[in-house]
Amino acid sequence: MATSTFNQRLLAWFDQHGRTNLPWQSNPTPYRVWISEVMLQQTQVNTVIPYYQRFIERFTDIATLATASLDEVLYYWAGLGYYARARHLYQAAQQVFHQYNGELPTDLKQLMQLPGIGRSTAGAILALAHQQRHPILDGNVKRVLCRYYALAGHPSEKVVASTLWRLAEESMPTKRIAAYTQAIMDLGATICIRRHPHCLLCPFQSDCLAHQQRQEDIYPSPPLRKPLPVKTTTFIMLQNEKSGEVLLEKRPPQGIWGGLWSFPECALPTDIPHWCQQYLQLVIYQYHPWQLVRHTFTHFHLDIIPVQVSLSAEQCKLVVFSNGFWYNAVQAPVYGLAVPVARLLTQLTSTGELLS
DNA sequence: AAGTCGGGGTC
DNA sequence: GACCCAGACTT
Repeated sequence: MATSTFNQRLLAWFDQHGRTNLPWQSNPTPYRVWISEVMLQQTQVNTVIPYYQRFIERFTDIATLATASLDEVLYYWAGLGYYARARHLYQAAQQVFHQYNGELPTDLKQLMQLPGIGRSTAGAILALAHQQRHPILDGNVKRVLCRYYALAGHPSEKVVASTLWRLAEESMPTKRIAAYTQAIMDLGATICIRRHPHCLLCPFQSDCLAHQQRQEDIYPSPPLRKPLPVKTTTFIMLQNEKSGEVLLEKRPPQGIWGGLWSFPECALPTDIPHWCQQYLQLVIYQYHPWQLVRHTFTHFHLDIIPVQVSLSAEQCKLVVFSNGFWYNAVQAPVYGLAVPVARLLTQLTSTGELLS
């Protein structure tokens, strides 16, 4: 079917059934669209909404974000995952603040130079905030196009990806770009959903190739997946038995939970006495392993053995630990904590859980 | 082209 | 449990 009919039919559907209450849809400034697009990378709308509202309230504009601390930005991001997004966002804000006078570029290539902004996110910012005619290619658009054209192969394959970008370009209307951009995402999010799509409500039900074949569920093709490897670690939960404070250390910027605060780690619980001797110059006689916690990432399982070590106030005074601080549950600082760390801290500092 | 980077929703 | 989600970046 002609692309003009494709996008007109989609826009007509959008006017009747599109979403209009998402927080970033009101007052869609480039900054607000940018924050929402980055938060929405690999993250579902309902998860993002409360984070977006807190973030925008605290960091109202680029200048506010650029002049805050990375620790505070990570604090507002903690729990959302993919923390490189927050670091990139922060770097980009500073770059825009200093190089572009606090205004996001309105040129696609300049936008894509900024850390954390790829082609799709750049296109979304320009289309949604500036009515510029650029395609996006997120998971929703990929799904809609793969089904509409019965496009086989996984979107990560180079041929499939380039075909999808071409189709995304050809599908765009010449007017109402912002509405169209939102419309194709809304269709993917509410009708053309991953499993059991609502084809009877779809504006394309008469010409979608996948639907004609009754094979909506096989598009897009899933990638080949290997079983996830299992890694293990031991969280050393050093606690001041008098004040309840717990020693945390900052994680390196690269790697898992980059820039967040976590417990010191060692390989096995039995390593703890030696670890305490080596790094804290403390002699430890006993420690208390908790039940194993499995935390699953995209590419591996992490089996965590949390081990509680109670220290006297006198011992704590002797501890010299660079890149660390004593976490106090009552006066918790504005630093980002990895989710399992936050959970364990809650257990550790709530009454009645001193030994378990 | 493959691997790295989270946490939660959903079935 | 397994799979996926408004992807980008590194190797």
